Amino acid sequence: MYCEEKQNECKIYGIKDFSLKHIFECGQCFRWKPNTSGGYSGVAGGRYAEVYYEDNVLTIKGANIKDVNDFWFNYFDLARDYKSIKEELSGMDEFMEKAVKHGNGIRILNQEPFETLISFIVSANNNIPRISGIIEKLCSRYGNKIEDNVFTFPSPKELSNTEVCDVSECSKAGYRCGYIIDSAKMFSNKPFTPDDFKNCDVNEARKIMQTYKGVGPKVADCVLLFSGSRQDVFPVDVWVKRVMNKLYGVSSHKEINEFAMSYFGNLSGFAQQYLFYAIRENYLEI
DNA sequence: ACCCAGGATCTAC
DNA sequence: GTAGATCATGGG
Repeated sequence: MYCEEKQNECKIYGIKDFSLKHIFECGQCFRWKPNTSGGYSGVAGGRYAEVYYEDNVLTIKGANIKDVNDFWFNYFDLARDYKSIKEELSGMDEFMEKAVKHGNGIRILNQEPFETLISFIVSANNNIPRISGIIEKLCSRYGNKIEDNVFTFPSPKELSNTEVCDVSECSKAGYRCGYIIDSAKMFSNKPFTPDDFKNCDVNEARKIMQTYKGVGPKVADCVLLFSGSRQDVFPVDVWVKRVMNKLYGVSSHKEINEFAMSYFGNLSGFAQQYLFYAIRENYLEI
């Protein structure tokens, strides 16, 4: 794998197990949209970019080598060996084999902790199109303009210095607005990084994450997983509950989590994402 | 009018 | 610790 820069774009060669559609449409992020050139456009890490993938080459327009080294390489989780992860999960049973086959280009993004936290607070009891809409409204109201009609995700301070009624009026996030502001203030006072959760017990990590307002068991697992903090978690939403019930006969939230941890182990997070993407696209025929 | 969406919180037992 | 009501909002 090597990177080449020219005219404000970078090409990264030799990337396999990679699909922009799988990555951006498997429900882990909310700010990437298909563009008219066959790629995706979005904002992450305070950077606007257009990305394309073809013949094992990832092209990032709007980035230089430094951006790739400082941010994009880690964001796309390019150091991880997904081939061996997929092989191990595929070998477990026929359902996982199908799910992995369908989402073969999925990568778990290493997203910014604060953005992940707020985004998944918004996600509670909500649907994906509406979550994206609310997040875009928060960005255009409180973030910084970096292109025409393109805004960064607001910083913890920018989202702290707000009023519930203003957040509600601009974003239509409803009863979640109080949670958003409260968690923004808490993060602003004491931010977390993925490293903070690397070496503790997984249930301790979950417990700490749930001290944020609006963060329960499911959102906690999402924030840990999608911010690159932990991979041995298993977010259980209505879709995952459905698929786990059908495939493995486990029903309660606790039962599902215990089964997932013992069955998928350290690959729980990856397994969950393959399953979620497959069931969402009605690929498992259940 | 009713149900649902990548659920969490609060209350009551 | 666990079941039930409640929480805005918009689409089907």
